[in-house]
Amino acid sequence: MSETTGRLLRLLSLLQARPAWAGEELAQRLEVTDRTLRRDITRLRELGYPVEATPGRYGGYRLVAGGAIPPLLLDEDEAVAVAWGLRTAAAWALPGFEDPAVMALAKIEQVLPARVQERIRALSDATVRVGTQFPSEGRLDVGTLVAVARARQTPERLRFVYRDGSGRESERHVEPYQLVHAGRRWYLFAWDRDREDWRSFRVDRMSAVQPTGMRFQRREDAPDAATFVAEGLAVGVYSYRARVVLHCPIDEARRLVSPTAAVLEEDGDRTLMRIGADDLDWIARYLAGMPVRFTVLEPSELVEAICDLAERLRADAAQAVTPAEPGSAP
Amino acid sequence: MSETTGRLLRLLSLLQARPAWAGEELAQRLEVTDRTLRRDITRLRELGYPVEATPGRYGGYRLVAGGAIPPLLLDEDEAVAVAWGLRTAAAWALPGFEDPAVMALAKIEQVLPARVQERIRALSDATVRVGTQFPSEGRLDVGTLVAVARARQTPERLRFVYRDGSGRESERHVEPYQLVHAGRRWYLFAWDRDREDWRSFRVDRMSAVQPTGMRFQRREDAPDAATFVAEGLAVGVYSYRARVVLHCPIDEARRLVSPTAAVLEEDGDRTLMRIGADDLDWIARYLAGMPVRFTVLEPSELVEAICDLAERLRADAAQAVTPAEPGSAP
DNA sequence: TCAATGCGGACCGGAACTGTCCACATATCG
DNA sequence: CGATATGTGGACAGTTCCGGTCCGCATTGA
Repeated sequence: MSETTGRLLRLLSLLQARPAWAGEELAQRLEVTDRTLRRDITRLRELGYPVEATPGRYGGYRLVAGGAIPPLLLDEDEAVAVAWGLRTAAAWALPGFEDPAVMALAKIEQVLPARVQERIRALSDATVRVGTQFPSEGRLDVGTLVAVARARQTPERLRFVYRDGSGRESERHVEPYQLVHAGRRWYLFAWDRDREDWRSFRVDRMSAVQPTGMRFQRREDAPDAATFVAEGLAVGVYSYRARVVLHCPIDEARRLVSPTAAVLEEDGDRTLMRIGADDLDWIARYLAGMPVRFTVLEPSELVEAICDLAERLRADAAQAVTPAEPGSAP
Repeated sequence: MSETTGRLLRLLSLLQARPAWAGEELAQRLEVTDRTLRRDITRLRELGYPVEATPGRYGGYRLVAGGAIPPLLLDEDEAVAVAWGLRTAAAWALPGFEDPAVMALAKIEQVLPARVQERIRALSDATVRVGTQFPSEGRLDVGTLVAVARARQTPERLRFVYRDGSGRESERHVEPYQLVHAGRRWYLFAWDRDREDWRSFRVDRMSAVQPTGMRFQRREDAPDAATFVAEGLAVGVYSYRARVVLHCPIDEARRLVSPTAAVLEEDGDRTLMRIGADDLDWIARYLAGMPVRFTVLEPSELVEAICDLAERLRADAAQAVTPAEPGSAP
């Protein structure tokens, strides 16, 4: 049953696995005659997936760009690579693509076998954090983010434990309305069932997230999520906000600085960078890691943090085994 | 024609877009009766995609993990996010997943409209390099990597311009056999048609890559690619190799250091790190960016590089506008 | 207990699919 | 130029499948 659909998917999979195929080879793989293969090709085209054919010697079929985006048929390892990449994208919160990344991640993680999900989690725990270089304080659990995104899409009520600014934990039961990404962090805008009011939650402070399976009707009178969250944030997202002039043109700065890490502005042939963090030492290390000279405008504490870092580096360097000969580490 | 196949794909797409659906809603969206919907669900199950159904109030269908990985149906933005993530994964060369990442990237970039590819290229130019923090010398063009991967898969002859170690450029015409990832770099192992011999090429030194469209028969007597490349590398992949003791347990080090950037070994409650680069200053900056103390074992030039960096930081800090008041940058 | 929800058998008419046969168009190679 | 390899698509016939309709059953939650 459903022979042809399965075959079309297999055909699509073959066309994706290799850029070009001879018709006869495809027909053999699919165990149909060449005539049927041609009909299948036509069907794919009718579905909006452009297959280009070239006649003559070295001719054949290839799936090309242009029409609808065809279903991606991935094997397990490829799926792991995709999921890992998306986790990175979501954690970096690639500007303009926060949402698609999380959506795509929800799609793919929903269907991957549990043991594969384990592998992904292990991998991304090991690597994502390095890439982002966020201060360790606000580590985002991408699994939580995906769980929240899915609940909001069903839509389905959610239970979780929330740790507020002062470290107190409370259990919450909410109806999720919207995920908002602001200032390098993710927020959930939701209706709190117990408090009977709208609330926003920092996703990195949520834990033990449990979808309840209970669907709900979205309220008509929901305020605008972005506005609501923005108001809550108005006062200080970060403990420190720094302004630094980088001694390089803005183009070079763009290549060095992740758009999610800081805001850049042109300043003649130099670049003004605004960066926020809860930890001045983190900013100092960030600056030290860049291959450009700079000038701190504010805050003055940052100057101290940089001096401290320089001192620390000098001390570490001084400690080096001077003969520089191997034969140490046991 | 092919009514049912298209409908099955749409159904799959719906099931991916939202975790749970009521049968009636699905039937309405697909414009069929509920009986036909049930038949479609059965068809999906027969194709190996497990759809779970729960009866009763709040029941419905959901696509679950377990069977084959279903075709991923992405919209354009999601595809961009996926492609961006994969580029990151390929450039980082996530250990064990270098190949799947490049394969998946080839699959998806093959079918994305040109303007979307432009967006991806712009995005990843801006961000990937930051994440990797590679020395600027060896910047890998992921587009080149994908082009090579596809040619090797067809398999199809390839023309490109190669810049060798001494900077000389030459045009090459090769039959690509294998991509090998070693020491943070990608190599192409191929048969050089003009020189009539096996060669390996560093992908970051290839440019103007052009698939010729001419397919070829793989030779039987091809040597093992990994071995061949490894031999070529035996002498110095990097100009400098450093050994540094990090003053933290290996677990913490693992979270701080990308597995592709350096090799870590336990050393009591500390960690021995081996790291290679063509630029000592890059290593110095890498160390400065980490929130741990360290001791350099070798080379002694690295100690100097760190002192230089510390001096530079101090100088930059000293240059700061001392009153630390805004109102500068025009 | 009732309502909402999913399940699947039976039937039937119409539509779709496949293989076969065939004439044709378009490249590449010698 | 001709031979060969490759893709194109019409026509036909037999078979299969598909979708709608109707119906009774099973499971879940309020």
